[in-house]
Amino acid sequence: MSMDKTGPRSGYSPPPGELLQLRSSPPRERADAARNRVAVLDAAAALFARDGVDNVTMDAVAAAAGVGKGTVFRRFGDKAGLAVALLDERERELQEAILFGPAPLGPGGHDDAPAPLERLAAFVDAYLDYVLVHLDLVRMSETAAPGARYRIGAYRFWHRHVTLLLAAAGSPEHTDPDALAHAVLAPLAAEHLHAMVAEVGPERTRRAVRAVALR
Amino acid sequence: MSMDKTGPRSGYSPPPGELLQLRSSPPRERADAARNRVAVLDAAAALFARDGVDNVTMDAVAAAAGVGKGTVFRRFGDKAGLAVALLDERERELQEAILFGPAPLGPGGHDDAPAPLERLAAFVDAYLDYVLVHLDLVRMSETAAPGARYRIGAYRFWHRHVTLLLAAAGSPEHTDPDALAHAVLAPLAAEHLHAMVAEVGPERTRRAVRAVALR
DNA sequence: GACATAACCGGACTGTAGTCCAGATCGCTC
DNA sequence: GAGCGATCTGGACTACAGTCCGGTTATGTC
Repeated sequence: MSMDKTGPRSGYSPPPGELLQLRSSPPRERADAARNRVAVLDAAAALFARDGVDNVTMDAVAAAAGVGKGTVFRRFGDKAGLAVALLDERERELQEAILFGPAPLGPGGHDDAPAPLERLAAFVDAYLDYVLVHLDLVRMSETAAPGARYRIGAYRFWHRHVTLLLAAAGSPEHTDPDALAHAVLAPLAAEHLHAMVAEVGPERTRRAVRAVALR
Repeated sequence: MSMDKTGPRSGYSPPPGELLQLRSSPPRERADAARNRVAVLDAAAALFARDGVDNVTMDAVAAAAGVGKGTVFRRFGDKAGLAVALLDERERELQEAILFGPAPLGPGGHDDAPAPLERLAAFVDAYLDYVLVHLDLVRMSETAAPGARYRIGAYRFWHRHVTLLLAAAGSPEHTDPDALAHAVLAPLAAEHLHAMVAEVGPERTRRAVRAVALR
């Protein structure tokens, strides 16, 4: 799901920019649809905060939003899609810091460009900061449907970023940064972090994941 | 589930050894129960092979075994438990090869003892050989219930093995082999392998996982 | 062989994710 | 402001995992 950023459905949230409204291709979201989308997101956020992500049913979200169940599902696809939509904003902040922000997480300026492995370490740290705060939500977005993690756009983004860093770091014996990036990202799966944090705590988790990522 | 190897329930399969029958503590499994256990396992194996693991419902397994649904669930706990029971034998072969087999996978004899990292590489290879053959089944055993992977006995075994090898390899900057072992095992999760193999194929997957494990 | 008891059996029942479609609503056009 | 096609809506419906408990059967004892 949600590989298409074109339509107004799925985990889509409208860009505030005014220029974008001129692009007529995706016909503007209908007013009632927009109202319902906001209602569902608000209701979901409130219920998740109050009862815990795992204890909230889709029926409950629909009821709290004053909306039919079908509406929730057509708009967000499934429970994972709802989680993705809720995470969307924070996730984008992190992605922008990576693309345009200061070193070592971002590419930095002309004269303080960080080494690839330095950026990789910064990415692991920043990602863990982000994901550990929203662990239950991210976990739901990755596990509600089988294979969801590898289909959502965010994973593709992290994967590409890590691939490029590994390629730039390029030690001779490590060809295939593409495959390597998948393996490096594996310990960052929410399901894995959930289990690992429960067992050894966040600090040891962080160090171990860093050590693996940096070889 | 199934952390108790004491009772005759759960993913239990009776050891063929005759000595063990003398231990009266777990009162012998009733004849009808044993019959049904075999019937369920046979039916499940046949259905899985014919229709694919994901397309077989627990109702179908019960019906094919000529047994009520409650029987299947009381005996195996859940879908993951059924998968574990089916994998049990092959898994034990691998575990024994690790504990007692020849080098480099096992500890070897007195004079051909392999280096820890050599054993680690052999373990990764052997584990991938095992899991890629039964990928769907292992995946079900790890994902049917949330967090199942980290609860089943097999994971504890792999984790302990890797921990000991990392400790033995002990490079000075890597304290905490326990946490490191979790991170090393992360790319071996069935869910992850499923996605990665689909994307880059088994050979590149194997090389990447090895590279990460061996730092 | 009859009895008591513990273990087992199976199908009806519950809870939840996700589907479907007949009708309501919107927003555009003339 | 009436007509009309596209889009949206919501609740009834399906499918499946997992639970429950009254009835049944096996096994040890007298």
